[in-house]
Amino acid sequence: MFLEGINTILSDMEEIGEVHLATEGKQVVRLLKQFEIGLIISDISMPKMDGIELLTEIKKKHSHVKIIMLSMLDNHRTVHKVIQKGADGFVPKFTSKEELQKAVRTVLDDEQYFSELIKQRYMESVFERKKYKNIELSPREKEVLKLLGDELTSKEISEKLFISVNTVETHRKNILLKTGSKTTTGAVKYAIESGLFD
Amino acid sequence: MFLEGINTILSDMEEIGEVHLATEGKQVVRLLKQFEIGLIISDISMPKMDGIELLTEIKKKHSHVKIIMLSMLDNHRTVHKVIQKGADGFVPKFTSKEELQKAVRTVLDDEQYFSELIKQRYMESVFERKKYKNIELSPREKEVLKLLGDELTSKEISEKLFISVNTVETHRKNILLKTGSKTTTGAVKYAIESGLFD
DNA sequence: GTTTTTATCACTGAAACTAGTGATTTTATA
DNA sequence: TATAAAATCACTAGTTTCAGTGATAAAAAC
Repeated sequence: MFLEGINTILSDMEEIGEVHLATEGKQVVRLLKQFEIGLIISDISMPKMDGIELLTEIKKKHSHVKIIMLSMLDNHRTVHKVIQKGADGFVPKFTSKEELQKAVRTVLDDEQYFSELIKQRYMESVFERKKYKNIELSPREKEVLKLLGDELTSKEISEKLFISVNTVETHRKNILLKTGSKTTTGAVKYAIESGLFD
Repeated sequence: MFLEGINTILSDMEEIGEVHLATEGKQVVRLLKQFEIGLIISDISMPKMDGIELLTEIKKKHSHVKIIMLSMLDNHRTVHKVIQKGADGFVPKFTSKEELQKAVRTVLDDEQYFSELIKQRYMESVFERKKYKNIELSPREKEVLKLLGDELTSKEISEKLFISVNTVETHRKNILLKTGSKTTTGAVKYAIESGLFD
């Protein structure tokens, strides 16, 4: 249904030749081998191989192929990641026909196209990052996060640190807030990737 | 109470001079500066700075100081870590007076002392590691683990992958088993550190 | 062509985590 | 010394994870 919508929009454009549709990331990879493909428009969430993976794959093995990402405006870390991985365009999933066409034309013109909303998100992201990068986690929070990474539960941490479970939970909550994560796992991942554990 | 027990055991030994007691890792570091210390007997779990941290610190900045670790026989990854970090001895927390004394003598004699139980654990660890290192995670499990790392819940993953939540949970369970982790966080950490996500 | 692995599904109960709100006490810092 | 940041604690309610058990079908390996 959604794919068909895009198909229609693209078929309206003169500069577009053949259009191939795929529902999975792996399918796209297959199509890349079969056909001479110049531009890919991909959703971020797909089964088998998600958009980020596909993006990574493309930029690694088919660097000449352009790619425009579509997504819900989920979290700012995703936006950051997509931009860093070198997407050529980034547009919200439910944008206007006009904007999508504009994005396609711009990208085919060898320029990047990021929707205003996305840019806004990115600025927020950068802003927040700076905000939190500077404030960073407090010593105690780092301590707790490290223990969380060592697979301790809040209860165990509270016993180890001689503080109340409630306090640990508060720290955890603040850690999630500061790192922009939804789960402890995400926070620990963030900590590893940003070298917090070194 | 526990410290006193150790104190008594050590005081019984002729080759032991002065004994200092500490309840926190940081305290040990302080003692190291104040006194001429030759051997440390440390529990793995301590407040402020845990045994592993202390061990790391010692082997980095005071490499001539011997260190014997005490621990419950928790998980095999801990054992592995302690041995890798270069502890001179490793004895279960509730061992006999005789064994502790033997450990101390051996270590003071410039040899390593690992309790039989610990060795057994280590063999298991190596064995399991090999077993799982080779088998590694299945493609599907890797996929699930990656999504887990992206902060998705089992329910979300099941929707994304078009499979039942139960299946996702089974995968998660097997992932924990194979990686030897207790929590998803631990498994993701393991994955990052062993380059599984690259 | 069996055996093993992989992927799939189900159910339960306990433990742990997440989210939201509110508040007090230290400890830094401007 | 005000002001701000850090650390502490509490309570509720809903969601998710974890652990244990058991099972089937398809795919891969030997």
